[in-house]
Amino acid sequence: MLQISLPDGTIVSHPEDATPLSVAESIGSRLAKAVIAAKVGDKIVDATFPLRNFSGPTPIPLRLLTDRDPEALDVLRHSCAHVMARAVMRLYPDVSLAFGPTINNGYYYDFFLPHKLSEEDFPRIEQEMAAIIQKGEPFEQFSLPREDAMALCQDMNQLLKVEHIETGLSSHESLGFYRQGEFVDLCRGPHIPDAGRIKAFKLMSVAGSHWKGEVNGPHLQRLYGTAWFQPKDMQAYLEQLEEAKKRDHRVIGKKLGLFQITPDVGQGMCLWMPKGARIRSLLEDFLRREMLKRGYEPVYSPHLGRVELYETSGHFPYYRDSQFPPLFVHDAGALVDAWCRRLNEEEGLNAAQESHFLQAAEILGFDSAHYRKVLSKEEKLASLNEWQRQHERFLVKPMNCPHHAQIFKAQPRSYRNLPLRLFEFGTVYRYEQTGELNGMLRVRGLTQDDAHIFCTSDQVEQEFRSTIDLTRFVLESVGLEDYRVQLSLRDPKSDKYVGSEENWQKAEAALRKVLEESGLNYTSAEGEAAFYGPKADFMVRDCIGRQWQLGTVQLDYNLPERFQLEYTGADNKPHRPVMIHRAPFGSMERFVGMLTEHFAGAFPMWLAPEQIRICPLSEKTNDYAMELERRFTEAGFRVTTDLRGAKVQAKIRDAQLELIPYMAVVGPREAETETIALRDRIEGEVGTKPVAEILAMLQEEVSTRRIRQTATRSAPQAEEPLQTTSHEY
RNA sequence: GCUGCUGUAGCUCAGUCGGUAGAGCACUUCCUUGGUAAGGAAGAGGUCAUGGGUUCAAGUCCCAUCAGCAGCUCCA
Repeated sequence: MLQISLPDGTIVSHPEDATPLSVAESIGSRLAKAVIAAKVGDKIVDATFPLRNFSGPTPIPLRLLTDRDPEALDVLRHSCAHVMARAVMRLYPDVSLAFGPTINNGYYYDFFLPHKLSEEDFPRIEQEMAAIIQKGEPFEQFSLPREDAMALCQDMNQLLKVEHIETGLSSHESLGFYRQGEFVDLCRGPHIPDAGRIKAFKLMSVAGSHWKGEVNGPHLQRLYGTAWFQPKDMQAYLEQLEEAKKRDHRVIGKKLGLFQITPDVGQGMCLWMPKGARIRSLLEDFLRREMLKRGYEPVYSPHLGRVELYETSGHFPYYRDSQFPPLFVHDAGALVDAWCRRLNEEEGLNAAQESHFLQAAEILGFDSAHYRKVLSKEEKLASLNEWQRQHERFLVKPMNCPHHAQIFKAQPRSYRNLPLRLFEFGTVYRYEQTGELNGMLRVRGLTQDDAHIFCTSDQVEQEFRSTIDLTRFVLESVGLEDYRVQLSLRDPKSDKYVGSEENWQKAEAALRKVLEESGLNYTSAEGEAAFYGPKADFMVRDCIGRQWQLGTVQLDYNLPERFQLEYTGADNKPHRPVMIHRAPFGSMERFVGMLTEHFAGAFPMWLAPEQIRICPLSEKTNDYAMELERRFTEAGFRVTTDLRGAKVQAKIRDAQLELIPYMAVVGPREAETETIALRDRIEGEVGTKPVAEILAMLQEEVSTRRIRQTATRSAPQAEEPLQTTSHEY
């Protein structure tokens, strides 16, 4: 007999051939019908899993999963991926299956398939899937020894699976398959009992992908779908997608005139329109004031730096491909640069090519006397490198840290003056791959709210604490209250990290201690640290449940070393400082883009580019309206007056659509009594009040940075995203 | 960078079989002078992303380039 413990603590005995399904049957027939899968220990298994195969503690911890459990939804989706693959195989010849895991809210399956799938194919595929679901055949698991499994995949002409068994699964003795009707797939499972459990599904999109993520590997087509136990859940999900689409910062940004990216300026280079720039400058002013209060000192640095600066920091040529190419002052600069790179390549240069380079360079003014004297490749490279050092090359600044390190280094530093906190809204340029660019969220020119803190290792804890405090304050000031911190630590087994063991231990302990004390929700991720130090990233959830990585705090033991930074300690000896990089917003572009989506363009009063729109009833009250505009402007408000000869209804409609927080409607009655009929964008008419009272009320809303509304309506909250689950081996 | 899709007025989009360009909104002017989400009329606005090609004829078909979108790969 097997001893099984149920979630309520009871322990029951079942025969040796017991399965979760048979356990469920012993509890009740309705439960048996509802069982989708089960959790045994930490592992999710089929409802028909023989419990005696469980290798773990006794009694066996068993939890039955029904359509109410998120884990079951994951199982359902993977089964739906099988159904989809089956439908695709029925409809198109020569399909090779790759992988078909579940993802947040759905699943995908990668196919190698000569036919180019498009959305036009979806109805046919969905129809075929519906037929398979209608038939409701069971998913049957079986295992084969390695050689037989290979032979089976060969027989089915599933060559990607064969390759995977040979390479990725080389250590597996026995391999699991699932059969559903004529469809057999190498799969670890688990699956739902039968296809009839899928009550709602939809194909979402098709896109390209690469076999095992190798850019040079076979090109696959990835078909995305979603599946649910209840049609109404899918409905809610689709509505949420609609809601997210309506919030797209690229659409809202264009409509409200916040920012623009035009081909004439260049990909990934955004133009901040007056209203977007307003929001940005309000955020910058706000952060600048906070930083000044906290002992930061503003600095400025140029947009260019000598290539040698970044060679010292280690960023060039390491990141060369994602930087804009160097600027050469000498005509022959680019040529000599290309020449060096050719020489460095394995094939090198043949005599004819080298002679061409030499001739061309000479035409461009290169003095070849020394080069012609040397013979070996190393000597030639040394000669060219020496020439490059003598002729300035600049890089468009890809990051601010080297500049700030130079500011630290520019004068002798004493421990008495640490920590030194240097901040700059520093604009940097990175040559991101074209396919990575995404509105304001990923651009090629961006401004970081960057600061570097130079401190002693004893000060790390205190400085980390204060950057965490600052980041929290900043996020909460714009109404982002739902966030967690990911603490990225080193992998203790790896040796890729710079800095002493002692420093790392001290730093990691300090970060952990601060996070513990802060009461913040945080998770640690081992092995995720940068090679130069541990870091803490803020993962922020917006009002429709999407997660964004925003602020970051990073410890750095590398740059102080590379730049030979020193301060004099109390012992009158030189010491190396620790550098902390931090950016509460991340970048202004990304942050404002994210806020635009979070607020769906309806910025709170303190950030709204236009706070009040004055709507005179007719031209007869224009004078009073202008007078009001002056008073509001003097009081520090951002206000405009709608002097068009339109009806007040039209003026209000336009102001509403522009998401302006308040409208001041004024006619002869208001002009007479020095009052305003105030309209609130959210609440509608507020009533008629004296001007002074309204000024005070609105000023209070600004100074407290009140957030009155984030979602235009209560959007469904996305469920906590599950880890992308692989059902593959 | 890779795969696929897309590019028509400031915006959102129609444009049939290849036969010489259309709507709504926005804009300008005029009329209207009003009480909380669209008053009326007229006008202006386009080398159909760019460059080639096929054709008697190209917004429409083909190729290249540029840009955008989705995904992959990447992100100091």
